[in-house]
Amino acid sequence: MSESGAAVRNTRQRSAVSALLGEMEGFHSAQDLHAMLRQRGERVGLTTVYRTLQGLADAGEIDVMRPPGGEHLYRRCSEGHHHHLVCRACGRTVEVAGPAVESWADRVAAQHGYADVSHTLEIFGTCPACVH
Amino acid sequence: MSESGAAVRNTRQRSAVSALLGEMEGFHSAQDLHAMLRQRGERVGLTTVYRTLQGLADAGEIDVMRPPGGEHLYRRCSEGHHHHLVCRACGRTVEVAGPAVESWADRVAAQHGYADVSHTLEIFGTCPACVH
DNA sequence: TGCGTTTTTGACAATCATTGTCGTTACCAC
DNA sequence: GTGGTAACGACAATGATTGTCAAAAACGCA
Repeated sequence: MSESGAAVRNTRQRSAVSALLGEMEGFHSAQDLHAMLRQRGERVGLTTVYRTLQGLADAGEIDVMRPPGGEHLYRRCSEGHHHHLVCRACGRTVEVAGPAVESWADRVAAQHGYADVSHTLEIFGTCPACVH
Repeated sequence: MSESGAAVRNTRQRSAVSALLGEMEGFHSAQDLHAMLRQRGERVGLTTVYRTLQGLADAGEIDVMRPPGGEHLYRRCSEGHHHHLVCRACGRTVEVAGPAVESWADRVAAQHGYADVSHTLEIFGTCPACVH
């Protein structure tokens, strides 16, 4: 652990995935991203895409969402802690910040003696364009 | 839709699963529950356990949690909307209600024009007994 | 700049929870 | 009791994710 020599090397594949995420909007699955990279002519293995995404997620550079469909979805997000308001129909996503929620979660956890608290929160709804 | 003839039959297996959930504390996976039922001598198929749990979850009689491990966990919960504070180490769970969070989520969604809003929220931490 | 070390890559196989299939069984209404 | 129909369950199939390990690439250092 710690930074003994945790060399995160800067490879072509990692750049490609990162760049793609920078251009994309909304959430996409690892397999989606892999398919897009291949369409662009980038030669990247699916395994590598998975691992790169995991790495980016660990580093906090992207967000992971686990919708009730089984597929992990990834997205380049603004920094800092926030949550997502996602349209069930079209997938349109709005980032929302909820300082009140953060503190509430921390407070509740503390009341029960829980330490090292984290939480996950997703809001689902039907966006204005999809209501009809 | 509606109650044209939605016969939810009362079978031995359904009762067994429901009864087991009534006695258990904390969350358990479908495979866990299936194993317990077999240990008791109840003869229930794994497929049936999955389907029964899905049915109970749809009916709102149990709660489903999807922890970042891939396995769905089920639990008989008190009625009404609430969330869970789960220990990462031992799995001990506390039910928490957060009316403020509910209304916050609804309000945020409404501000963005989203309708038919729902949300998921889980809080993870290390419980007092596992801190050491 | 060149070299060695070490991470990363990637094709493929393995894993494993969950879902589909479909003949059989058992519930429920009459 | 009987018939129709939903539920069961053994097994196969699915499919996303992870493991494997030899080969390739990147970085540090001389």
